[in-house]
Amino acid sequence: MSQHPPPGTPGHPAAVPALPDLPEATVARLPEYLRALHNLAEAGHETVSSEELAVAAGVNSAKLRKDLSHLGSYGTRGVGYDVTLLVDQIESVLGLTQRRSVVLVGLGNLGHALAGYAGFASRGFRIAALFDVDPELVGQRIHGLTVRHLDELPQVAAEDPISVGVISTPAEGAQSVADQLVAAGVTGILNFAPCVLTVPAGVDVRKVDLAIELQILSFHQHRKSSAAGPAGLTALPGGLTGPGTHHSTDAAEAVGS
Amino acid sequence: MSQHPPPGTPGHPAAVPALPDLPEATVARLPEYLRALHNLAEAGHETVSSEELAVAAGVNSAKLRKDLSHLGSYGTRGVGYDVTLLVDQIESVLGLTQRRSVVLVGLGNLGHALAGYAGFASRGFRIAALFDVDPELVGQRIHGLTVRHLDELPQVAAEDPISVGVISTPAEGAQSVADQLVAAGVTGILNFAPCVLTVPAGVDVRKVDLAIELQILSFHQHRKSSAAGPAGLTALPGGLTGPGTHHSTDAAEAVGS
DNA sequence: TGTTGTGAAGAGCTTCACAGCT
DNA sequence: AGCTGTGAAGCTCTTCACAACA
Repeated sequence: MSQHPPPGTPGHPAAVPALPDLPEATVARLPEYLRALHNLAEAGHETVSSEELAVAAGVNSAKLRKDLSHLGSYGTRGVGYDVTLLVDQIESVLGLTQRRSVVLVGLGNLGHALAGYAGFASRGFRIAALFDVDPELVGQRIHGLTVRHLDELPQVAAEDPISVGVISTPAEGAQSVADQLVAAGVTGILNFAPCVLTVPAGVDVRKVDLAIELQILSFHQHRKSSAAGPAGLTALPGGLTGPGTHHSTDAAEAVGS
Repeated sequence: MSQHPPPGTPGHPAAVPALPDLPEATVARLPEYLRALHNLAEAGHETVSSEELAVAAGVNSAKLRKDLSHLGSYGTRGVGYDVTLLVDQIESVLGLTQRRSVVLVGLGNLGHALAGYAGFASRGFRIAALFDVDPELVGQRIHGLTVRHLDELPQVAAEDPISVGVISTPAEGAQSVADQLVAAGVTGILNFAPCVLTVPAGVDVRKVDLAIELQILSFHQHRKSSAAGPAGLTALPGGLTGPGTHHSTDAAEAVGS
């Protein structure tokens, strides 16, 4: 894999430091591995096999091994992976070794909750500022930070480069906020507003949408109830311990954690 | 997902009512189309072409047409799609024509915000109950609903079948909550807790994790800054309101080099 | 003419199964 | 023996390009 599809561009000077050009699907799973590894480290494990780590991260072991092989792999055959070494490696690839500044725009219901979310501050991220445009909110202190007016965004960005902008405004204002973030030099956006954002190439947008998730679940519910039909509903198979359980939705192993 | 439970079975008797067996990727996009269609309907459009709708939903038109073709397709060549007809069709496929009950477990920071999220109540979903185990929270009224103790879940589920359970507890409690939801007959779970859930086959779990999204964005930031290297940062192309900009993630595009 | 619906090609991801190392 | 790393096969999703049609 990773057969460099030689595009038109001239060859790199080689001697690449560590930019393995990971598949997007792999990138999306690394954070999950990282969390599992941290849990294992806390529990005192020094090494872990691909099978154990795969279970802890909720994937199958072949996939996990292939994912890790993409980043140069630090496993030992017959033994497994060194937990702390792997943690360092993944953190380095994800760019978590440097502290990244996050700004949050929109402090309604959801934004307020996000501002206080612990997982935010942990793992290399730091909330640099909170913004809103509502005069009622500007000036308020939320979880130790004062809400500033969005107009101050350029100054804040100038002082301290912003790595990621989180948008938790209503849908109507979201595109405008995105434009302002981009203008301030932000190239990573996490959008909680229920709308599509248009941004220039080079800017990354990821989206989290509660309503969409619910509707996807609704589809599966609907299908289950329609499809079940006559065959006595299969209820819940008591012990379908088989490791080969075709993840009907998700595996079903009784791992005691 | 439970594609074909009996793999070796002979051909179906056909005569399927309306279970087109959609690709998962398509299902995940239907809610986005639905939202765009609602906006178009409000704006007075009666028909829409695949190109227009694709732009509004942030996908390309070929993908959109293929997606819609999977559900039997209700377009007219040379004209486009009838907006209201398509809305009805998608809502029917997603199972949104019947009202679905949602329960929310865990009313900390995030759960509190979710309870008040408007998009929740809209579009066929109804919050049937709020649960927690913290004595400080049980009994409180939040956004018009009283928080009940999680022990009451079985009763509530008996009265009114629960379609989806939303978990917004800390990671430690999440698996136990999931087990209780499953025991109460819930077969769709939306998990906001940062952990892997193990559930029996037949139960659908979807996950939303802020920290993971941030880490994925971090990776792309890291890559951009490493890869960019010397070339004076290309700053931002002036007009960002341009309609052209497709979705992000892909930087290196018009790099004149 | 304008736009949908779709076969076919292409790209990406997952799974298998085993060679190779400890 | 045990476990990782990986070529190859298989599957899913995306994109292309055009025939079919109003």
